[in-house]
Amino acid sequence: MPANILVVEDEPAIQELLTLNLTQAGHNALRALSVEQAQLLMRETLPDLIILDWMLPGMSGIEFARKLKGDELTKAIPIIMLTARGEEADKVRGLEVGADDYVTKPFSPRELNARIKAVLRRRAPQMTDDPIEVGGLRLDPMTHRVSGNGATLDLGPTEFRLLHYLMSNPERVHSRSQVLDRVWGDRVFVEDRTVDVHIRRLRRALTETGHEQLIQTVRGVGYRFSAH
Amino acid sequence: MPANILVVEDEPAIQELLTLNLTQAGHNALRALSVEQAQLLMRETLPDLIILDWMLPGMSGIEFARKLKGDELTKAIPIIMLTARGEEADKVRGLEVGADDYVTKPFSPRELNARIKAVLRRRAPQMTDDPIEVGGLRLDPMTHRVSGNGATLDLGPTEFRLLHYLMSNPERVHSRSQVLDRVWGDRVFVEDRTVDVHIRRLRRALTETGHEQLIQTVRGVGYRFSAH
DNA sequence: ATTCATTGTCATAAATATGTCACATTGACG
DNA sequence: CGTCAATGTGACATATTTATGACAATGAAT
Repeated sequence: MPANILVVEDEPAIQELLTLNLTQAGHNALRALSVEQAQLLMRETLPDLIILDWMLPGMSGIEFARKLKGDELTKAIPIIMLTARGEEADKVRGLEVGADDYVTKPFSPRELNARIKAVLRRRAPQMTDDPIEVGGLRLDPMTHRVSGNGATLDLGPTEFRLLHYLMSNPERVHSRSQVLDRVWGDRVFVEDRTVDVHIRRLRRALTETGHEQLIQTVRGVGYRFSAH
Repeated sequence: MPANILVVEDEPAIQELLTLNLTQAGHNALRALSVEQAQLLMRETLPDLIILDWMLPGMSGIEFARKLKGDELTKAIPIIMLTARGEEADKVRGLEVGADDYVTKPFSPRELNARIKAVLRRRAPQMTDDPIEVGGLRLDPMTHRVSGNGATLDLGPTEFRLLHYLMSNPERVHSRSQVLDRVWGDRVFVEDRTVDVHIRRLRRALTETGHEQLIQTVRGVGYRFSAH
């Protein structure tokens, strides 16, 4: 839950305020006074979130945002834009280059915290390489094996990735488009309904080895993996 | 983001100016020339914000404000006072009766918009993804689960959204049209009474799991979720 | 070339949710 | 107490969503 948050802000007073606020909220704040410093820092650690001032000396915040969103390595990092003007135009431009949210100065700490929380929550669920065990099922990403009580499941590549994703994030509900994003990846020229079919195949494989109702349908929303 | 804003102003020219300004900012303007008209309108829809002239024929603005802030149903609605005099004393009196902000005539549309925006941002809690717990009920949007003492509630999509809305704003009466706006969203080609039916279904699910009277009827007004 | 596994899409069935109506209750008020 | 309006309730036709089986395209393995 604690996250690494990079603050890019040239005004020392504001930066101080921000980092104080962040650390109090239990996060780990990294600070940079310019885009250059930020890039340097990011060579070390990729942050979970970037709070980026609109106006910066040297490269502007918006330019930096565009750059980050264009890079495969950093495109997934959410960005919250910090802008002095509350103009609608700026908001649009900010969101255009891929900022995930924006806050206008002066901001209330409460509001900022709320937005940080919201953005972090949207953070794409991760899939680890460690073996996972949920509800009597054991999935090992390394060996590409899934074993249920005794037997071993026979899954196709897509089914495996789907199950891997679901087991990496049990309990929570995943919409079809979320699943497509995470399991199918970029080329989402695939129908939503396709997810249903693969869920079906997965379910068949599961019930064949005696696992019932591990994957639940949440009508109108999506699917959920959970041991009841 | 768009909000219902009630303008109470007896001077037609100013009212025109105000509503024009509001609609241009993407809001929905309701107009009243007097307190009486305003009260009539508010029986239909509770606005998100009231812009209230200080001097009005019949009941004065300040009196109306006091009344509104004294009523459980309307006390949460923010009020921006509109006054010709810039006297400090008036400001104090306005804030005393619960006005959230005030603007002196003549006002610049920009300033007014800024204040509206600020006030609206402070307004009633939105629906978030955070788990909510009220009256022994726990609703978790992420897992899409509702659990009462022990048992888990089985709700349809609409019922879930409805409960989520009510629990996000407990201890507060919601008119049917408010509920329709927030829970049904755009497609409001739906009868008011439909809300009743869904409330009914929700209540059934609640009582089946031993929760009594969590949803109360306020005759002539709407419904309220509260732990007594 | 042939076989086989996998995958995405459909068509159709099955399940479930939704909105409205008719009628029953309830409450406010003279 | 009687009347009117507001709300509670059950039923039901319709709409929406999901499950399922079949199929053709693809590509890898034999």
